[in-house]
Amino acid sequence: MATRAQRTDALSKERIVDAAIEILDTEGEKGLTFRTLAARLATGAGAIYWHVANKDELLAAATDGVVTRVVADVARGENPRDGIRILALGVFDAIDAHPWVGTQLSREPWGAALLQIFEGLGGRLQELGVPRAQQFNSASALLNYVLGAAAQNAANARLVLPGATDRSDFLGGIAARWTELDAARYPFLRQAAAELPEHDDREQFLAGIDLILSGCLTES
Amino acid sequence: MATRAQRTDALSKERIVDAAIEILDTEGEKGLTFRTLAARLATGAGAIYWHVANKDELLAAATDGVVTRVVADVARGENPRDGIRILALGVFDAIDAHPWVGTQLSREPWGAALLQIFEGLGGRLQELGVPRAQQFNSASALLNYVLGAAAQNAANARLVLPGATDRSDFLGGIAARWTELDAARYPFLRQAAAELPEHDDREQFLAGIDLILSGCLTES
DNA sequence: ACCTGAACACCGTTCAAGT
DNA sequence: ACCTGAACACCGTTCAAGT
Repeated sequence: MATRAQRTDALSKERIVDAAIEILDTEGEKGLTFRTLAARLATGAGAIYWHVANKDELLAAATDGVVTRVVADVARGENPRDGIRILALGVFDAIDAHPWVGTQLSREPWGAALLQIFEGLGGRLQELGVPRAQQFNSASALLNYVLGAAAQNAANARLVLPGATDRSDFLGGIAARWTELDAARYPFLRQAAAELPEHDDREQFLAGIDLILSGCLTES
Repeated sequence: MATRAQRTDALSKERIVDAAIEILDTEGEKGLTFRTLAARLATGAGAIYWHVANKDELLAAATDGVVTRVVADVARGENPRDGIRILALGVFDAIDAHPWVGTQLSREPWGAALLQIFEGLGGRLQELGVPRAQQFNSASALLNYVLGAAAQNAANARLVLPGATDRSDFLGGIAARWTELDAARYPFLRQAAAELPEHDDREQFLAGIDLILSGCLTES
């Protein structure tokens, strides 16, 4: 009764999303076009609309694809504190590898990708013994921090790559600009400039996670 | 020698940026076009390029305009803790009023707007007595949290307005979706759904600020 | 120096027409 | 049911030409 398997290269939402992810990773956000996507899939631009409603849905699906893999990779057996650190760092690294994910996560507020992260953080806060009345606020604080840091890091990645200059050159350049700022108006930034070149983004990100966690466990 | 004052309606970067802010506020991000902007300024699209390099610069200037006003409004006399809360809430409210600012702040990583906020947070952390070695990490954590929450809130604002439905309906709808999630995979979200309808975004935002502050002052 | 507006090289999306 | 590809209504940006 059932027909034989479709041609292996038949169009499907999955194939479309995978191709979109590839283009986003290699060509950046501006490189993804219904025309470039159709060309890579050897089809017409209009065909894509049979499987995907519009570009927003396509981007959301691509984001969900990446995030789902990250969340699934986090081992369940960890103690909750390490679980949170591993999950957060996983999201951070995924966005470093796919900067467009950071932008996208800040755009679709209650999408599936975000819910998975939120659940992962909140569930572990429960296990950590955060009082029930503060679990929602604590999980939101963690999530917002992760998203903010991720988006910021994605923007940085976009800035570093085009110039192709070295990463330390890049930080050094920013530090130099901070040092030139008006000393009366920007005393803190001028001090921070000294620490900027030798700072490590991942380390600083994790320090922030620990800082928020200690806040979660301290609040009266 | 000097010619008399220009025609009052002569083009200038300032007039262009102000008009852009108006369009962004009333028509949203998609409403801002070099053509709509030129029409409002009663000029040709190309004329704008004499004063502004491209659309990115225009958006950055509009963002700086809004943020500068917020930062300037924060009273200097406050004790540092209140200063941080007022500054953070000022940014939060500004983004609620101008959702496009939230998107933009996550896009331009070391722009003038961000530096002003960073300085305001970091300087007050110093006054609060956060040890020097942790000031940079603490200020970054606060900034990332503010940016993440702001972008999230902006995305929410975009979702609520189009439908024109009530805000509590909106939250209720999301809570309803969370309740339908698989209980085994999303236990935390299902519990949080109960708290969602009566939660207050600004309150939750401030709770996060306090939580991070208490982390800043606790860290060993 | 500053402005005009047509032109260029694109977009996302639609839709009649095919198979 | 699924795909094609031309067409529509836009974009950002450039640039010869004007004043």
